[in-house]
Amino acid sequence: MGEGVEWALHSCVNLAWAGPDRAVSAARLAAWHDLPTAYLNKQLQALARAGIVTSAPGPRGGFRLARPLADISLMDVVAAVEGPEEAFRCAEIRQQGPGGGPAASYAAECAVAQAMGRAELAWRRELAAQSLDDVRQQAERQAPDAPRQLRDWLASR
Amino acid sequence: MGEGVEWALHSCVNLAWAGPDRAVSAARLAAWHDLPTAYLNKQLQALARAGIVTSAPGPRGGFRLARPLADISLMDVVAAVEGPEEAFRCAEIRQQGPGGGPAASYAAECAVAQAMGRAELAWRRELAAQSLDDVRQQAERQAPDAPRQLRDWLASR
DNA sequence: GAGGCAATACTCGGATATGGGATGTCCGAGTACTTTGGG
DNA sequence: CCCAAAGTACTCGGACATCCCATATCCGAGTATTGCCTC
Repeated sequence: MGEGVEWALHSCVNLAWAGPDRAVSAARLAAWHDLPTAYLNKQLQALARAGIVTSAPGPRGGFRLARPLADISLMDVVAAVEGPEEAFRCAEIRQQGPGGGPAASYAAECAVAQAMGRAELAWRRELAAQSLDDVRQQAERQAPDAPRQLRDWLASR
Repeated sequence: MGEGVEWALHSCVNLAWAGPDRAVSAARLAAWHDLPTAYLNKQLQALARAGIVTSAPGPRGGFRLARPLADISLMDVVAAVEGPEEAFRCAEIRQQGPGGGPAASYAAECAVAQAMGRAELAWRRELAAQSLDDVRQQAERQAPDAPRQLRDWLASR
């Protein structure tokens, strides 16, 4: 799993802490955690294409959340950054070689793919069940000053 | 996720179909599904290191299951082939940059990592709950002749 | 004919290349602010 | 003093390099079989 997912999740929470009235540029978000600016911008563009954040060019421009954190699930972010394709992709090797004659009917999904799919479904369900607001609340419980620190730092630049 | 997982899972079921008395070489297993022999051998070696299969060199050598299919979970195979490390690895970016002063205590796990870890735990639980014997039964339900076809093909070579 | 021995063929196991995608970087198009000149 | 217009600085967005790991391959060490030679 790419590390862009971690960056995107943290950035979304940071955007929520920055507030809905203030747009934050990719450069600011990257500097906050010492990340490569242009590459984080790439991930943010993916979030923008998915409708999770909105973007604005020019001075006072940047990114801001397109909707409340409570309406954004972890699944939304992961799908936006990593792509919609499943992690386990069945290549239907059962149909190849001597084992897979044309006589057999492959209407049913491969048993291996079924089993792996069940596991991946459980993963996706758990991701979809958790909103970014849950993450934000937990983070604030651990570091209550984090939101203000970020806002102060943004205001001082 | 690497495609070696799919190959390993199918190969384990094939080994069960071949029977416990007969060792099957990596070349035979690969030819059965038109896979690159040497690379499949690599995955089988990983299974051997994990104690899922046993290996024997020389003529009449090859691989065979180290224990019944019912005692092998999907999780065992995935961990053996893909490695034990988690798919989502937290880089602790919250500690980097201006956002992460030394004043903050990082005893608690990052909220993002916690949330992603819950999802990955659900995935692992589902994988651990399914045994390879379940997969075999489902596969035989779809293609009852598959075991005999494989045994006949192995005997004819 | 029986037994031992050498030759052989086959296997795993690890060391060695290669290609594609994730990672990282750079520049152009566009926008809002600022400044400056004129009315 | 007010307004307009040009200049400027800042932003996103996509095109362009680079690096690492999954993929793929090859060769050596070891073993059971097989055939042969000797007794």
